[in-house]
Amino acid sequence: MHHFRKEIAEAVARQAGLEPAQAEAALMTPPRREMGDYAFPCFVLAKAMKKSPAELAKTLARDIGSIPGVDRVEAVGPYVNFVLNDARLAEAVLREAVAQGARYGQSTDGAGKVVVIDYSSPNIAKPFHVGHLRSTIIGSALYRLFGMLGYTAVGINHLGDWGTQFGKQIVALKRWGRPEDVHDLMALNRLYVQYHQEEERQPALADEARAWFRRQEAGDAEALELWRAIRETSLQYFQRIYRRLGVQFDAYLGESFYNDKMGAIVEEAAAKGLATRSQGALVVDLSKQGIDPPAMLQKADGTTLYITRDLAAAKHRYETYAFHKMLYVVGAAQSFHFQQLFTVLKLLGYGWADACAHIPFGLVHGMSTRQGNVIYLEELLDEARQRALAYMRQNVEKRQELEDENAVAEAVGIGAIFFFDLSRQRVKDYTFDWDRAVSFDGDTGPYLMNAHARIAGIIRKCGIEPDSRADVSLLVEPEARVLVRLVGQYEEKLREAATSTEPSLLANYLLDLAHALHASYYKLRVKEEERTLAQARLLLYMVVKQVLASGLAVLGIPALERM
RNA sequence: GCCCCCGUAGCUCAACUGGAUAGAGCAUCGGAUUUCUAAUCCGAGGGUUGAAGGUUCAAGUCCUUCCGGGGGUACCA
Repeated sequence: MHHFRKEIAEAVARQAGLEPAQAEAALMTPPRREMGDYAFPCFVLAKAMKKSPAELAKTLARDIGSIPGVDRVEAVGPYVNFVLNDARLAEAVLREAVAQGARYGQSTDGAGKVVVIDYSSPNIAKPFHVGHLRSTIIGSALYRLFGMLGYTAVGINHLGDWGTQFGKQIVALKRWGRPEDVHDLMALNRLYVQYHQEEERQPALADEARAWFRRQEAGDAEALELWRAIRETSLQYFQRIYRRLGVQFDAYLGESFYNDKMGAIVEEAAAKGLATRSQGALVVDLSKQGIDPPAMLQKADGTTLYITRDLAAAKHRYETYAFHKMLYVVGAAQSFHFQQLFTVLKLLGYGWADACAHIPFGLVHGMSTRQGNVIYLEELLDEARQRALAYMRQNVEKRQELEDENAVAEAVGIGAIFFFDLSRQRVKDYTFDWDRAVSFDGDTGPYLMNAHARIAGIIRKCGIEPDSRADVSLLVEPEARVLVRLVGQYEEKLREAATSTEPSLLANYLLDLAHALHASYYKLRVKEEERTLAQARLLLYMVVKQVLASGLAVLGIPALERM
């Protein structure tokens, strides 16, 4: 696909006296299929040449000559439209997809470059709730997406395992808990919630909590022992969740890991004349950079903050990975924190500060139940699986074909939840809604999974064996032409999704592909069709299945053979 | 107060990063299954893109102001 675009761009450039890159950048896709595959708008060029765009389009179309793989070049108003030759296109796209197999869509844009992605990063001692899911889902999708572009992706789980919240947790445990509660995450969470309720009535508890955290940072044995136990309980719980979600990390490097590295960064800031005392705290004034309040490195009691640990972490990561990019997949609520973080890094003189980026995402509203409790991720997954199972019971014949209906229901549930989150733009807030998040009809994860499973059904039951030498020039119906073009766009879609760090672009592309597949399904049959035509269609379907499987894998959604 | 994000069909969202007649799903209504999975498909209705200015050959997209919603704003993360 890219090859044809390049040919057209070069021809346009030659005829119009432009650089090929300029011409290629200007090439667009016409709004409707009938208009062709590519269009060149003549406005800019016409202005420079003091001619009317329509007139220029006409002469351009007339004089451009023949372009390999292009059937027709025609001027329509101020646009020059290019129509590709179906047979040549199908030949090029399908042969490449077949030859590359599961690697189809991968590129080498990022060869030799490391991209560090910080995602999920939950706070210890708090159960995973629906709000934590976004960073995990979006971050892991970006992780796999950059992998497809040839980057060496490094996924880091920056656990929130250090900080004042541990003081609070310890106070709650000491005052209202039983000793064995340190091993029970739900008990720990109840205590944590109770702490916040009590703190409203007794503000002095906050001082007590800060005192515990101070002891912890000072290396007090009891504080550290409790901290270790709480951390272990949480970690086991998180790992169970990640296994269920199919999410992986290259490193679990929590905030505590930087405990012995923060002194150095604080001293460095002082040595470079950045850190000053203010109201007892150690801060970096950023007012010259238009940022107020200042970044606080140390509280008045000498303990560290979130940003201190993030500074130490950023430096350590650069020293370890020499990254080309570092992405923080963290909620939009923390934009200000990252603004401060990146500015301080720059003031410290680190050129790689510009390689760091906050990848924000919108809030999830309404994830509380009526009782005011948050919805835990496991509840959500269980509910999704149950609903999927209920749905499956409606179709008895299909259900009988399944080996393990619980496994299918689990996969469908996860697919629904992941897609629900990934199909919308990152920055938009959304309101959590059971019926929408766990829906199986229309533009949903299961819709994509269904397209994949249907093709699997065709391959199983069509009665012929696939043949990679099939005559794909027989794929002349509008439905087939749409599918071929979509398959040809896969690599470019991956690139767009990665460079704009926006998995929803891939999600929506896969929807287009699944729509096109479903629309073809009733029209382009394989079984009991004439042999050569059946072979061509089967090959097309296999390639579509391959792209669906690949794209779904990037999004973290299982692709099933039967569902 | 100041700063950031969002505002598109009744609802949830798209729109190739400034291009041709703003598209999907849900919901509503009408149709399709002797035929490879109906978790599907085909069709219908539904819009002053929050408002007003501005830039441009061209604005849902960029700029300004206002309105509405959300978030942030020194010892939490």
